[in-house]
Amino acid sequence: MPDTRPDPPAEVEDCPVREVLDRVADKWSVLVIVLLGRRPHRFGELHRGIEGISQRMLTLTLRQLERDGLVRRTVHASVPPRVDYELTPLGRTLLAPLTALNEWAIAHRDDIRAARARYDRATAE
Amino acid sequence: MPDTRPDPPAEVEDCPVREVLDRVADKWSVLVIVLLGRRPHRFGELHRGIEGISQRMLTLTLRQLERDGLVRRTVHASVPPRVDYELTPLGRTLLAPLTALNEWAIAHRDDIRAARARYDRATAE
DNA sequence: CGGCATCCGGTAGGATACTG
DNA sequence: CAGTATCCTACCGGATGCCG
Repeated sequence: MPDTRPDPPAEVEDCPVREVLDRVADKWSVLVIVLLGRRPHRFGELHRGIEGISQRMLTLTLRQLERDGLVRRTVHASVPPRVDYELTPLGRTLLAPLTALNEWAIAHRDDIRAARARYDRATAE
Repeated sequence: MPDTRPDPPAEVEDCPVREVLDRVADKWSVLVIVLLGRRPHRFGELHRGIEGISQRMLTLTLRQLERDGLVRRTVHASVPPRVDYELTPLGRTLLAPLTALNEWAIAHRDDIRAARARYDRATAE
């Protein structure tokens, strides 16, 4: 007999998980993590490596990721100053699911583009 | 000999992938897809099932997902009107990577909360 | 070079009211 | 019930300028 209770009782995410998903669901976080997954990067490298991100947003994103324990920030006291960013062990565990997502995106982008074109054609009357 | 070229030549995502990720990286899309992954839902069910979403955003999210070919919308001509939403086959293929992400969030939320507390304590001096 | 502070416009998105 | 339409605000995020 199927479960006929009105709904899965709760509201999908009872907020602790939402905190995490909100971070992951961020536009820039994913890109930063993927890049750092290859190797450590300097600030400027990330800035150049992620098309369209502003200096401000890169800084904010890195701070968030550092706060969440996903990224480690290392300052080298030199002139000119040098700051390296790398994934923590925790950050590296996130890499697998993110990579899966990225590969899905690559594998299905044509399907999606086609679906959009179809939808737009249909709704334009 | 290791690859010493300045960077992985491009900018991570040359924009087609970004289109896809932007959709997936949306706060509400993920929740809608996860819910629809269990079974088809009516509009009102989704509205009640996703805590905090406004009617407006639910509508917009569903339209986007429909446009991307991830969700199918079925209108039953009855009184009162009834509209069902369900994942398309394409949408169902997205379920696996999203579930992986969700499980990661659950598995590591304590780590993240701890990291945040540590960071906040350290930065508050 | 790698930031932070400030300003500021655009827009994402909530609240509310109305419709088929 | 399942939306549209309108309004209105918060804050996201870009541009600029200064500092260690």
